[in-house]
Amino acid sequence: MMQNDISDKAKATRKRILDAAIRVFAHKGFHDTRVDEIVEESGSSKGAVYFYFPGKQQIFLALIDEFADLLERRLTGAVDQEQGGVRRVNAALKTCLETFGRYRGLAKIFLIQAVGLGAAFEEKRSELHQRFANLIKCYLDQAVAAGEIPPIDTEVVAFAWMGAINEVVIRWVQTGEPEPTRVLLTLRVMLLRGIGVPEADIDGLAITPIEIVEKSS
Amino acid sequence: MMQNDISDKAKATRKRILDAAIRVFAHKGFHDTRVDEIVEESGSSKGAVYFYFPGKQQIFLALIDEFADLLERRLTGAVDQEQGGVRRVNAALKTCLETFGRYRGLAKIFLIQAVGLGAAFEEKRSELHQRFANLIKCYLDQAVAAGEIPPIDTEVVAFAWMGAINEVVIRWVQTGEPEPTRVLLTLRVMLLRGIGVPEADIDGLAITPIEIVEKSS
DNA sequence: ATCAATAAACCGACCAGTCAGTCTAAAGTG
DNA sequence: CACTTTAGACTGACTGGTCGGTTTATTGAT
Repeated sequence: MMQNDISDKAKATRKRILDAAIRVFAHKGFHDTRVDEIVEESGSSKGAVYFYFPGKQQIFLALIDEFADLLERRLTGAVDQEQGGVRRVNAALKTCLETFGRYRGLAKIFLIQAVGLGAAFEEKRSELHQRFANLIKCYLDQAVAAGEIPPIDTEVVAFAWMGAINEVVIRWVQTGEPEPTRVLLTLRVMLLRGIGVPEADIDGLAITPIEIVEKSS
Repeated sequence: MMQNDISDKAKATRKRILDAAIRVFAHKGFHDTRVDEIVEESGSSKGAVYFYFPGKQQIFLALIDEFADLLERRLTGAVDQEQGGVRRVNAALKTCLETFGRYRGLAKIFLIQAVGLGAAFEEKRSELHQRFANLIKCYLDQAVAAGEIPPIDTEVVAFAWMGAINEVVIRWVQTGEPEPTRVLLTLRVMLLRGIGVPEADIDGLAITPIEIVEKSS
């Protein structure tokens, strides 16, 4: 029991540090964030930070990796529950917007603050984009194979879709505009039309508003 | 005459510094670039660098602003020479890919290295994206007004287009894949379909391969 | 001689990371 | 039970290298 208390307290400290890191990194970016700011924001000490993490860079990478995994889990989960290419894309898009909305700080870190940090981070960024593009490509290939849409260069389209979603989400995370529901409606029509989905199939989709529930980690 | 020589030599030095800055910034990003590296790469001296520029940050911003202007000039120029929404979009896309291809270093700086640099740069980035999104939005609005395409949320679409293009170009600048001509073909079909352009109009577009001529500044 | 242009030594603020040590609680010991 | 020992969690003052930027010296053109 005492063992658990200690362990729990330790876990709590670690989490406090990570949560603080999300806040500071999201707001100031990697280079403008001082480790001492994370220390202050977390209410712990520099020693504690370096006790739980090897360094500043690893805290940052930990946040990104964790969020990438979360996003992928949610996406595959949501997609697998639907059937038919069109409905799946719709589900994925909705999940994407919801997840970014729920973890706005992490979204900002993931989409903006993790870019342009030099060679050390560039590889990671490239790998992550590759990973999600591949995810999209797979579903697109399935839709092509199933004859739901005409053949296309799914690789290019996958990257283009990712870019389109990212850009709109970035804009929204930063300015609060345009509202996610509006984004979902416009984006899904545009993306689905773009790959040759018949207008009728698109119109058949439900207009489900997106709920945004903020959460820290 | 000698006056000109001096002036020419001075201009040349300034340009050598900027060219060197492009190479180093593109390769290592803002923070990992040492001013001394630009000095070495340019074959000039630290004194020369601080004689021509107020500081590291201003060199970086100068490069970005210059390139943004160049890109906008080229885009509006190319678009204004065409008529009809579909042909215009095609021209814009082609110009975009050609320009990014011609100035690959600047493209990398513009699309990657200028992101995630903290508050000081974030405003600039946001403003630039806004500016280009607006450019796209205007042309989309024209197409809607002319009845060429059905009404849509042009603001969201404009951002989505920009994101799509950026992402694909980034990928290409970094890996050399996929080839620009392939990108152009896929992207224009996808984007035009996405806003409801009739298939027949899209098929009518010429298949003009993109030539890539590298150039420094 | 004068002054713009250039070279290079130099300065010092800044900050990631270290480390010697404290505190608390559990485990061993007789 | 009393008491020592061990171990894990945590503290915060301190350091040492790194660069942006400055200063000073030198060049060379007119």
